[in-house]
Amino acid sequence: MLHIGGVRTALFAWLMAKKTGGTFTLRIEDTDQAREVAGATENIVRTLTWLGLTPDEGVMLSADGRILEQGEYGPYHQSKRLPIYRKHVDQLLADGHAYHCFCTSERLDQMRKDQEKRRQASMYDRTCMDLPEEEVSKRIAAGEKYVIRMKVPREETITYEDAIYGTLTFKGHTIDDQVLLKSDGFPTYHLAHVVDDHLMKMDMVNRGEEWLSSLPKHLLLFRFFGWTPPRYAHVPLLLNKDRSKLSKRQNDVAAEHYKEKGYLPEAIINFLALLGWNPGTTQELFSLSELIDVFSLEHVHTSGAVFDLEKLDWLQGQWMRKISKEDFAARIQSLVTEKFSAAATDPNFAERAALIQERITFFSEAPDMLSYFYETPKPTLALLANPKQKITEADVPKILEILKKALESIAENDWSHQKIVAALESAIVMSGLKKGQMLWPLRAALTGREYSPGAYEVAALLSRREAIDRIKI
RNA sequence: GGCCCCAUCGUCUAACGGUUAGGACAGCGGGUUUUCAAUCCGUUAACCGGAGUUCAACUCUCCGUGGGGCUGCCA
Repeated sequence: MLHIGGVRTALFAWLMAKKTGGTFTLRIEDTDQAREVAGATENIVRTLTWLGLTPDEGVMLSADGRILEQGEYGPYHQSKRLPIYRKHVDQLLADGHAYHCFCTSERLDQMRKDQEKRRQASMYDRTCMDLPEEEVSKRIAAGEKYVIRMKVPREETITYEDAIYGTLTFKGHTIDDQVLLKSDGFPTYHLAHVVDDHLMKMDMVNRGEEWLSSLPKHLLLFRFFGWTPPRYAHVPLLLNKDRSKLSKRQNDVAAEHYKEKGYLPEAIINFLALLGWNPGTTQELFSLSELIDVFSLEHVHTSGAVFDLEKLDWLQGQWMRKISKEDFAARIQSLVTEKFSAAATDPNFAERAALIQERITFFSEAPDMLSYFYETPKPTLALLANPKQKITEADVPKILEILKKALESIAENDWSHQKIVAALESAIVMSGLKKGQMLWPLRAALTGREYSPGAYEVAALLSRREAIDRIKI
């Protein structure tokens, strides 16, 4: 599953890559065997691609829609890079920057409990740091499980200039001896990130703010290896309504669900871009390519942003209306056809579709919104008589009679929006009734609905015969 | 508990020492209109608190307070 917060981070990273002529790489960080989910990679790649955030390197979709790896620094699944991590961790060991740790999780748990009791910071107590080499080899040979931890220099202060947060300072003695290699031979994120980003020549890393506190560990690792660290840009968190980190519990965080609900990629991208970033102008609508031009890390906030869907819905409407008439019709035709087969060969489909475009929020609403073009509505007398329009039920038969006459006065060949308007307007004048008193019943009779596109428009897109037939109760 | 980060309308945000604190979404009111939608206009609503620096602080500094993140052989 691709987390919506992950999409936001990916968007910023993608934009930075495009802006600077760089490469956007998709690497799969599958180093936790316990959390492996079948199909996750495919879902991530497909969702990103659907949003337009296509990777330039790493895991991506081929022209025929298959998942493949491309790029000269592969493999791009961390689970396939185990020997690489092993080799690098051995170097750290040799250089005295790391050590074997045989502590069991039970002992570690106890240690943390004790530390908590004493109100101390929870950190590894370095029991295994200075084990003699012979003992280490003996215990390994005996098959004892171990992890490898980094040896943090505790006397120094680490400072870094984050591209978004600015100057950050960490005191060495507060940094834990992080596990780098787990007992199953897999690396932790920390080791894998440093090794891979160096080997894959990453010069810019965009990631969530939750990584800020492990930044000094990464900086230290780059130094241990003698490498130059990338430029880090930590992105502020997306928040629940109660301002805690965006979670499944309080929000729908699966990006694919937004696709399933019918949101346009344009709307999602636009919405996400505006969370934690601003253009410095009052412009609100941005396409992905416009974002490439105007996006800049200087305009990214440092505080978290509440994930509030109200604006997404507004953006959805805006982007729905931006679709060209032709595209809009093309995109809903199959949907409508599923419910009304006649829509497949409907010569008026494009015009009918145009009627609902500015009223629709999701494509999925289209079949229902166009139903009266494909099946005869069954309006009730109560619907035709609208108190707001000052029409009583007793008025209805008389009004329908006038409407029918007016429509019948139009010749078959003349059946058009313009002629319908002309015929009805004069009928309205002649009758002495108000516009609404005539047009509400007309529209209701034609559509069977409380609300719909206008009476004239609907009538014009119905045949003369059909329209006249519907003027009854 | 420890470390780190953050703090402007309900929400997303502008302001980079001098503004009647601006915009957007939502809300409310109205115009347009045959309904709904769309659209247009108007409107309610915010600088967390306290010191300090300065002629002048939303803006700079410090201290509070509040919120968040991390504190895993998760990422």
